[in-house]
Amino acid sequence: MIAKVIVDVPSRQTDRPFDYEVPASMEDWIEVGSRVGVPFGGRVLQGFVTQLAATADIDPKRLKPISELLDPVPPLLPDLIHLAKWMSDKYCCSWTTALQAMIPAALKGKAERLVGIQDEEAAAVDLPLEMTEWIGASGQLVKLEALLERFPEHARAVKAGLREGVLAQQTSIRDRLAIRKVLTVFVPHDTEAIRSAMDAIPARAAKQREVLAYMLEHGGPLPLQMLLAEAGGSAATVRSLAEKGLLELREVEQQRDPYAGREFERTTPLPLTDGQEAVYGRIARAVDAGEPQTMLLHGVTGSGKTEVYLQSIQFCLEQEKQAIVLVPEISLTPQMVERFKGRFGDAVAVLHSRLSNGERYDEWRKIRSRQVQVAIGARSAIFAPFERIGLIIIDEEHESSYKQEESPKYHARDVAVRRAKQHGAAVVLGSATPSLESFAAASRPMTARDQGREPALLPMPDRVGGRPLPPVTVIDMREELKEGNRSMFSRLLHSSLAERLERGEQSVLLLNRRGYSTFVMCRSCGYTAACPHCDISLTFHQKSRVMRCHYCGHAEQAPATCPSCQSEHIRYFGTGTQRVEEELSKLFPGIRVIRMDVDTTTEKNSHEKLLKQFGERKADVLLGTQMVAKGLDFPYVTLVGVIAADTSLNLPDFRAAERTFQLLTQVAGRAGRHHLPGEVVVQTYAPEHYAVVTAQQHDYTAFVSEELRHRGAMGYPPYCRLILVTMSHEQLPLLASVSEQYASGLRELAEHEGVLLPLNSGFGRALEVLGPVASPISRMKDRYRFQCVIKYRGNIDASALVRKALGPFLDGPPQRQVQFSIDVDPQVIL
DNA sequence: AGAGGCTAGTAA
DNA sequence: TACTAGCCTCTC
Repeated sequence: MIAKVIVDVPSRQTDRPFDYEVPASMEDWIEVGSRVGVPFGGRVLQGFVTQLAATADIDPKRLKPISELLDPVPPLLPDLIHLAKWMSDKYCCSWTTALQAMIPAALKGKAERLVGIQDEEAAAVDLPLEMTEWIGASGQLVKLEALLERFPEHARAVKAGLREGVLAQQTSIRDRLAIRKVLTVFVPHDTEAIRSAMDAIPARAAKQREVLAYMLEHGGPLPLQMLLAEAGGSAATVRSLAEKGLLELREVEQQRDPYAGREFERTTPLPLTDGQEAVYGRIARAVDAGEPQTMLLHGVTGSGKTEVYLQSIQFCLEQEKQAIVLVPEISLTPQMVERFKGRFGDAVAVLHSRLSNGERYDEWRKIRSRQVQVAIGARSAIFAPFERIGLIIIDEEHESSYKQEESPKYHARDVAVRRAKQHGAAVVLGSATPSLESFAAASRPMTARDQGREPALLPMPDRVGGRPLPPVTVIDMREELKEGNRSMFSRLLHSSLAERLERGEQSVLLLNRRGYSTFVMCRSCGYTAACPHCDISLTFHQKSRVMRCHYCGHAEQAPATCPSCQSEHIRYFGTGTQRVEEELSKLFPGIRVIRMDVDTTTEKNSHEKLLKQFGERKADVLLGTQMVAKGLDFPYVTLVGVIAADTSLNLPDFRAAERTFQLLTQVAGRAGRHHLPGEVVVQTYAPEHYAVVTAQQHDYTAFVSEELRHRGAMGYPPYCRLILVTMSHEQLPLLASVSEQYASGLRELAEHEGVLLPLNSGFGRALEVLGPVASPISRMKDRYRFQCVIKYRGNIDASALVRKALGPFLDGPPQRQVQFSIDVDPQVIL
């Protein structure tokens, strides 16, 4: 039998399966998805089996056998192997890069080289005595690295020894962590015999009798520590019982459960409103049909989407299928986890970034071993190794965090749709402010082929309990200034805050941080501190008084005088939130503020801690950046203030208006979610902008139709799709010429396909190549950056074209090569 | 990616 | 003439 294996080398030349012989001993164990160690170019590497075949594609004499099978159960399933291939094609990454994204870090094994003494006589002659002693008798193996570290002066002798066969080398893949084992006590099967033996235990060993009685009563296995805690006695008591054969003591794999010991109050399905009921019915029919389909659940904030999710999942489980729930990392809060654990108990695995590698691995194994039927997690949970998925839910589907910024640069929403296709599963995209792409896809008019198809757009326009959406007041800050208010708070926001303080209610203040920066500038000459390696200004950190570059990590002390003009008028502008905080305590002495931004949430769990404090009403104001807008639900919040709504409008990003609308709508949804009515104050310099106006009126439809008009006119998604190709090199002239060649090569290929047409040409298929131009960050880590944007529409495999055009630039001395980075469906192109 | 083999340049 | 620092090439 032949296995085709993708080896763990992320380079273009090795991005294809290699053939290996499956040793007879492994034949019954190797499957598509198995993780194996294979010899590859003089070393052993980890790889995944992508296919099994009867015959090899190469001369069988050149075949090597698989050297080890790394897991008894394949960590990946065939559907994931194929999904990875699809990702590699679509997102222009290597197959192995896509595979790596699917497995927990713990399974990213690395080869370990072990050496031992092969020929003892020769070793005695050729190697220093202390070394042979250190290694030990033949048959013993030591790590090569450790050996070289211990005897650096004898590196040559070791190398020679390996060559001459005095030392033997063996490589093997080592996982990143061990499975935790726990000593566990078992009751042997023949309980009758034990009962009678128990009577024979002498009275002086009362403790033994007690322990044994406890175990008999308990019946099942019990971890040793737990038994001792509950029945008393010592480890010795149990050990002597084990020696008599009355109990068994074995090591058992222990799964860490990050939620162990936490009680989740069981909840039962709540009665659904008519609106919820209709949506639930639609989803249930889709799950039942077992055919892939994607639906967009457009529900206003507070419309009870989560309850619909829960009951849909319940239905899915009743069909003996599994469900995946994706949520943005930031909203994967204890509040959210509680709702799922409360409804489904131990049937839920939770995957989030706060887990340690070990914990994450254990949660993952619960999925793989069918212990759980529901996986909830951030982006990468879309790869949960379920075998029969019935439903995939993507909550807050418009969130940009579903797009991974590093390779593989996948979008979880698109991967979900693809995976659902493989499983015949339903995909539910949920949002109060759907992305324009999803909205356009869901509201696509039905064609003849869709006859009898159910609608893809599921609206839930009403809040549960009929609570109204909070009134939003828009304040024109230009007017405030005209009337002499130079503070960052409008008079209305100021008085509203004062009111909440008086009434003991809470407020949320959002500072739209985009556009605000934390830089160092000289007020005499206009000098700003910039990174010497990147084309970007340095960020100032007040605490350490250090200026740091976000892109390359360069750091330097903030200067006391201007390095350019020696003036002392150099100013440090702290984060926007810091300035607001200072202003707040000036205006309202004694006010309790919790500030949430990158500075205060770097520590582990700090995010949750701060929210918990706020939830316990230990502060009057929660002040923060975008992160305060997401999914929070605090009953005493009755005021939401947005300090500057338009800083994100001015960015030269085609999604600027969409982001602003989403942010304003989401944050407005934070107010008055319970019995106390809420109020929202939005301050802006652009009160007439449609994103602000429509958000004020809670009118998504109006926003979308206006925004669609703009997108259409400018040629942006959803009217086309984008690919961003960024090229970088130290030498500007070389980069300029290569990027120009690349663009024209790509145009040629498109021309050849007959699709190189302007987007507004009216043809079904069209593709434009824009650029190359300098990237918005024109230099990073001492490398200049150019970019091309590819816009296309219709049935074109643009990824394939983009990859094909790379061909001529792949060979040549690697050092001199221009680096290409390809981002398919980029979130930001600026 | 990285080990092994190759070329060419260097110290003896 | 021996040796080694860089640089392709190939990996089932």
